[in-house]
Amino acid sequence: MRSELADILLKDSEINIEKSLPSISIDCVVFGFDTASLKVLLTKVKEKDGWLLPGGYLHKSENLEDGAYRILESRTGVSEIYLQQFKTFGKLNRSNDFFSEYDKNLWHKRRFLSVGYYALTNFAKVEPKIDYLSEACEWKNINELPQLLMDHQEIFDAALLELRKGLNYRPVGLNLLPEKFTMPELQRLYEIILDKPLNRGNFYRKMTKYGILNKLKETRKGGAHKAPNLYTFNAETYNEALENGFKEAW
Amino acid sequence: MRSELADILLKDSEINIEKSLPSISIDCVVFGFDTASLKVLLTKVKEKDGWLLPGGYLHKSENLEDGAYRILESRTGVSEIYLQQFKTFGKLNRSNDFFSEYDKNLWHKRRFLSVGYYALTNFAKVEPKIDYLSEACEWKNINELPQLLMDHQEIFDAALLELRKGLNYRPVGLNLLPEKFTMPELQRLYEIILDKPLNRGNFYRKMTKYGILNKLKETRKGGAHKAPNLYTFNAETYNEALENGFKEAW
DNA sequence: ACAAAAGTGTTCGCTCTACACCCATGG
DNA sequence: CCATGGGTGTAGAGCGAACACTTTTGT
Repeated sequence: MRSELADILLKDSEINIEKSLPSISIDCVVFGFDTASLKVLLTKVKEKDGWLLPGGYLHKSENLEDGAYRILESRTGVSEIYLQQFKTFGKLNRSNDFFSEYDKNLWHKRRFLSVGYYALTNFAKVEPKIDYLSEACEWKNINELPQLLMDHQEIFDAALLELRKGLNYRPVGLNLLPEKFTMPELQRLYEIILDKPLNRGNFYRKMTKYGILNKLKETRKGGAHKAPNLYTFNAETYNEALENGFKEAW
Repeated sequence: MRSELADILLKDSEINIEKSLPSISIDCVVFGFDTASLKVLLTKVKEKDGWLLPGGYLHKSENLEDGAYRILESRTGVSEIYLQQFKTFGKLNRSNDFFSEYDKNLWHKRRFLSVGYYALTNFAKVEPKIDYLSEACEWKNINELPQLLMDHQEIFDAALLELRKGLNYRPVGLNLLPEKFTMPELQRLYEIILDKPLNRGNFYRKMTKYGILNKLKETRKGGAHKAPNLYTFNAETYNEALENGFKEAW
């Protein structure tokens, strides 16, 4: 079949056969946050009617995790980011048929497992970039997702579940919120991720007790009301908590 | 280099090139339990000084999870088993050098990612089987592990951590304990996995409350003392709990 | 009789929840 | 003044830890 995409795929196929490890792909669920909502970065494939999570192939000469960071950075321009492997997807026909109308020797038509990573970022910092086979790369609200192709809905669902479970024993917020932020902003982040309201007083105490916050002497002036306190994350205790978690029973 | 193993590898190499997906391997951390201790199934590689987790390659025509079950069954003869994917390992040199002295075109010398699964079984039911490149397959106590080759110590550690964390929100015991078992036996299982003593009364209440146990009218006769009550797992609620977990905060 | 097992009660301390109250302060 | 933010108090529910008491029962 002759089309713009067909040509691109052929060329890309050669490059990947040379450079990438067969059978392995990486898909990234990039969650973005601003003051109002939680979104996910999706790409629209050329000549296809549907969207995909940004992904790519692992180079022969790079570590798995480095591959995930590279793919992520190539789409968002963001390198300092929280990235978490959550599951590997390996059903037989997960990506079959996808390029069925194109050249049968195509790299892309082979069988791939996909290692799923999720990332969290502030989408104000991100410049979504399309790649060779996409015609768009956009933030989509997680409550209004378009149709996802292949098994990417399943991958997304697993990532969201992991993200929410992770809130129980991992801190969240660094690189999502601005450097300096207020307690209501932090609470809003949690509420948006969990999609439910939280009690203010309890949230305040909980966060304070975790010991990951530095309270600054400054306040945020200029609002219509009382100037709220500003906080930063304490990089040391925050990272310590990321490593070791907040609690664990038994 | 000429050796028994070298010949085997060459032959196996051809088979795998034909039959298996490149770049992917599966390693299984098979935990075994009897009334006294927690062990893990290890294999001793021919002509090598050290042990490995049982593993294998994913066939081109099978689902990832099915591959894990197949590999597991080929080593243990056990098919009804709890199997849980926990992490995928993809460092660049994780399996390099391992067959360094053998033919450079060998399948086995390529780069592989390894998808880690852990399994739980009663090792009384298992008949460990050696495979083509191992000279032994044995249960080893987890507190006295021999030297593990490649990155298999790291894989094992990650599996044990996951297993222990899992006890907080997943039931354990089905297929590990005999069909009918007593409360002290169940408690012992938990204590061995967690490597610490638990309070009897609290344990009794906790397990009872989970609602995954059927209390039988029978007791275990023949012991030196009072005949303990026998229980079975309630397959329905047990599996329901496996799926959905016991709790989750927020 | 003895010892293990079974079942239950109780106390203490902690955490989470929900709600409420008070103060501060920018406009 | 008032809306928002900050901080604290507290009552109630629930749970886990620890311990202890009682009963059952096989040998």
